[in-house]
Amino acid sequence: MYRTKTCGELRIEHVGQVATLCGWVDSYRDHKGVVFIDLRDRYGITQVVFQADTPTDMQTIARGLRSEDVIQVTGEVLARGAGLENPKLVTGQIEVRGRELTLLNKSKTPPFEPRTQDLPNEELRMQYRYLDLRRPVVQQAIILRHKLAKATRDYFDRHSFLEIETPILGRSTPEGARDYLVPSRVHEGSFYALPQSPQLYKQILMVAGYDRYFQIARCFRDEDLRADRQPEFTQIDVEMAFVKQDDILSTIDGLMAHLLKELRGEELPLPLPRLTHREVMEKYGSDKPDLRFGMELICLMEIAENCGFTVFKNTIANGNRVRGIVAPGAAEKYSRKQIDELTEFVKQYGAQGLAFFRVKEEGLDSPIAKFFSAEDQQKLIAKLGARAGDLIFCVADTAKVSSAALGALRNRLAKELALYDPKEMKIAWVVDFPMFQWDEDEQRWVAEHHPFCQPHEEDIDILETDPGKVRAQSYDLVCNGYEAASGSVRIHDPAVQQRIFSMMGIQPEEAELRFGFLLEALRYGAPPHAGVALGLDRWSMMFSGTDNIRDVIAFPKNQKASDLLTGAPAPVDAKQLRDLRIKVDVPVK
RNA sequence: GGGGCCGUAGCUCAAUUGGUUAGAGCACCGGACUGUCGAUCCGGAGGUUACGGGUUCGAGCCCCGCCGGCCUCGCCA
Repeated sequence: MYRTKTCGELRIEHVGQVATLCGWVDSYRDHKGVVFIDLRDRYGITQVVFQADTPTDMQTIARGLRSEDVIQVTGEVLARGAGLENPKLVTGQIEVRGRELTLLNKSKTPPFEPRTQDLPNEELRMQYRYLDLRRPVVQQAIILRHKLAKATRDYFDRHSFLEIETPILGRSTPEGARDYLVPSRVHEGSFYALPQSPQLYKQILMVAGYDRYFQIARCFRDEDLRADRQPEFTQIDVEMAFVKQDDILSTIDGLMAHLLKELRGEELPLPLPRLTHREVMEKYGSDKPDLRFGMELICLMEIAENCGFTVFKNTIANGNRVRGIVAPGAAEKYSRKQIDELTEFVKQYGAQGLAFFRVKEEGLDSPIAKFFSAEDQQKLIAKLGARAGDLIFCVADTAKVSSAALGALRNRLAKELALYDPKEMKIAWVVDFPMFQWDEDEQRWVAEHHPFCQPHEEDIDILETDPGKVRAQSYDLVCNGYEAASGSVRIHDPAVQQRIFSMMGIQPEEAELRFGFLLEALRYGAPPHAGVALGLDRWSMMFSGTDNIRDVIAFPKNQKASDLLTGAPAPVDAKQLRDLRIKVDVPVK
């Protein structure tokens, strides 16, 4: 062993002992006669001191130490004198008086130091990710992620779940995200697909009798990245047999309570709230609402349809929506210029414009206030529950666009106005998602969740006649505006499965060709089953209080899906391509 | 594929809005200093203003292109 103690554990009670520490030089202070080294490892920082009576050769080494050099130090643990303690360090009551010093490895001058307060840009952090990972806040996030995974395994183990691994090299199936493909050398011209999720395998495990399965599974989706999306990510994947929707929900309720308890020491009241998809779309304009604050969307149809403002009136006449939100106390906080920025913001979501009203004691102040009678203005204020000093925003558009625009505006305003405690976690279920969504481009119905999802029993009759109204037995767990888990009751009746495929324009022959192995499995005594998958990365984000998924992944990809540390992806040797019978045909720009 | 923001010393930023020789803090190098803890003090070195064009008497600043980074719409069952 190179060390007897870590840099985070020495305390006043260790005074008098001799300890050997190893770590990185976090900072050095050379006072000629006395040299201080702040030594860092992942457990903390301990001050090492070399005094005037230190042998000369060791003083020379100590003086030459620079940031991120790796050293081993042996010395006596001393209490720091009165007034010399450092309250910023948990080890600040003591220091180690260096008696032996070994430079284990010299560091190049780092492009940035782990202790820096001014974070360099992400490009540099990712390129030197090993230096970035030395930063205590990053280490805390990585440690928290470990604890999250550990607590998850403990919980499922305690409830008789089996952790079962499923293949990474699988088969490409239609629907869903773009696959990452892996060419087969043995089968020329054929490809494996990396799993978008272990969906099919876990259903087959249910058929196979492993009635409580979970896995912390890596998933891959070749789609564009976001602050909360990586092309490879980790799911806490769960499936249970002989259960209904409620059983899954209460199982995950229990998991969440366990995690809150283990990771934050908080009690989570159960059951978690269950909101319908219809309800959250109406109130929050989003299927993953941030429930830490109110600011609900209010329907203004009654006022809009008879008001003097043609834009509102026509929107209602065309069967569309006029809805508004109230930003409390924001009337004087947003200048005209800032409101123009908000208008640009909602245009991203397809809105044509953004109506706004400053609420005054005497009525509404707005460029369009003149189109509203005094009576209509009072009705508007009353309907929205607005008060003097508030700022009202309205969007008149289709249900879809007004939801998207106002839902996004609601989140932005709440953040800017600090309407919630960023540390709080507000968790709820959203249930009864629509079974299908009409795809304009493909001119067909596509599954909102996935094609193996069981419709509500009472909606099965209208499957073919009114598919847009069919509700699925599917559910998402939402937290602070993120989709943090998603699942459904699965179809175990091959006849119902066939009808769903046919609704989506997938012919029986094609279904057999693509999903035949699953359909066949379902014919051999498939138990009723249901499942869910939680986003481990996103939960790690929320527990760490960050809004960037890269903060909780040791080696993340950048926005263009590259790994700036290793340079992946990269071209390969011609020989590798020949072995795989692959010809690359990249158009010249 | 579209929209937005950004790119100046190793790093974080500034440069009186188009005007002389592009500055500061940290880091680095040299020196001073026996109790610091963002050590301090003195000195030094360090720049193709991402890159390529253009406008102009004059461009870090304006215009076009391009590369890179981030955010976002589409996309993500």
